[in-house]
Amino acid sequence: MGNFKIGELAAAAGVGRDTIRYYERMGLLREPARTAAGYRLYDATDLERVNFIRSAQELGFTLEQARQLLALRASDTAHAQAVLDITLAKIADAEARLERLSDIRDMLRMLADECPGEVPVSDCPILAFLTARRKDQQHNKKHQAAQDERSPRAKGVLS
Amino acid sequence: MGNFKIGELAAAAGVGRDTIRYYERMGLLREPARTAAGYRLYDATDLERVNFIRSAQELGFTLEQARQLLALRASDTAHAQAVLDITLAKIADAEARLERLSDIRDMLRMLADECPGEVPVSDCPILAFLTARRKDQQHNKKHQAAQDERSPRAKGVLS
DNA sequence: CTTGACCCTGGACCATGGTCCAACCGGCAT
DNA sequence: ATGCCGGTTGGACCATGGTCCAGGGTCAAG
Repeated sequence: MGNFKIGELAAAAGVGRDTIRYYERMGLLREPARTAAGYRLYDATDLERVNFIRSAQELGFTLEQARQLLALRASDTAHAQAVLDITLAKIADAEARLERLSDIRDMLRMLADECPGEVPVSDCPILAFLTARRKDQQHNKKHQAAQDERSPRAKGVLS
Repeated sequence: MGNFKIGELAAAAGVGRDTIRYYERMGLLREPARTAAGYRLYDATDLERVNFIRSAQELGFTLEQARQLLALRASDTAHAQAVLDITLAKIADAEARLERLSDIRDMLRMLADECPGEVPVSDCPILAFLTARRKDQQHNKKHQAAQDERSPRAKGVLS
C-alpha cells in the first residue's frame, strides 16, 4: 500500500496542503500516521475521503454535512434513510433559495426593462424604486417578526 | 427638522445601533453632526439613506454596490446607464447562480429518488455516488483551469 | 557541504455583514 | 444621589472554508 506525503495527497486530490491540514483539524480526516521526522503519511483511503468531501461540496453540502455523511458511511447500523434525510433537507434548502433568487432576478429584470439608460440619474426608475419603497418592507418585517425568524444566516447549498 | 439620536434612527430603520455605526465606518453614511456630549445626530435624509441601503440589500446588492448606487444617485452628471449596468451585472450573476443551484437541486433530486431509505447505508446510492464520482471531476477541473477561473469567491446576489 | 524542495507548528488573515463587549460618560426621574 | 437608560470608543468575535506566514526541521541531489 503506497503511502504518500501531504503534498502528494493534496496534488492527487487537487487541493492545497493547507486544506488537508484544515480538514484534519476539522475532524474530516483521521490523524494520519507519521514518519520518524513527523511527516504525515497517507494512503489510498485518505485520498478517497478527500475526494468524497470534494464531491459532497460540489453538491452543495457543507464540510459539516460532509462530516456527517462520512460518519454515516462508516456506520454499520445506520439506514440509508439518514442520508436521504440530509439530502432532502438540502433539496428543500436549494428550492427555497431558488425561489428567493428568482424573485430577485425578476424584480431586477423588471426594473432594468423600465430603465432607458440615456437619462440623468435623477430619472432612473431603479434608483426611484430603491428610494421610495418603504411600505412593503414594514409589511415584510411584520411577517418576519411574527415568525420570529432568527438570523444566524443562511448556511448550506452554494456559498 | 427633527434630529434624532442613533438609537432612534436604528429603531426607525429597523436595524441595530451597531449597524448604523458600521455603515458609517464603511462610508455608507456621512459622519453625522454631534451634540456637545458627542452623541450622533441624524435627520430624515439619514433615515432615507439607511432605508435605501436596506432596499438595495433586499434586491441582492452588497453594501459595496449600495455605496456605488448612492454615489450615482448623488451625482448630477451620471447617466441612468451606470445604474442599469450594475443592475444588469447583478441579473447575470443571479442567473448564473440560479443555473448552478438548479443543477445541484436536480442532481440531488435524482439521487434522492433512487434512494430507498430502508436499506443499510452500504446500499445507499447517494453515498455510492459521492464515493465513486472522480472522473467527471477531473474533467470539470480541466474546464475550470482552461478558463482560469480564479476563486476570490462568489460575491453578490443573496448571501 | 550546500542547495532546494518539501515538511512541521501555531497563529494571523481574507471576505461579508454585522453583533457584542467592557469601561466609560450624559441626562432624566425618583 | 441613585438608578437606569442611552450614548461613546476600540476591539474582539460569529460563520465558512480556507490561505499564508514565520521560523524552524528533513531529505535527496549535485
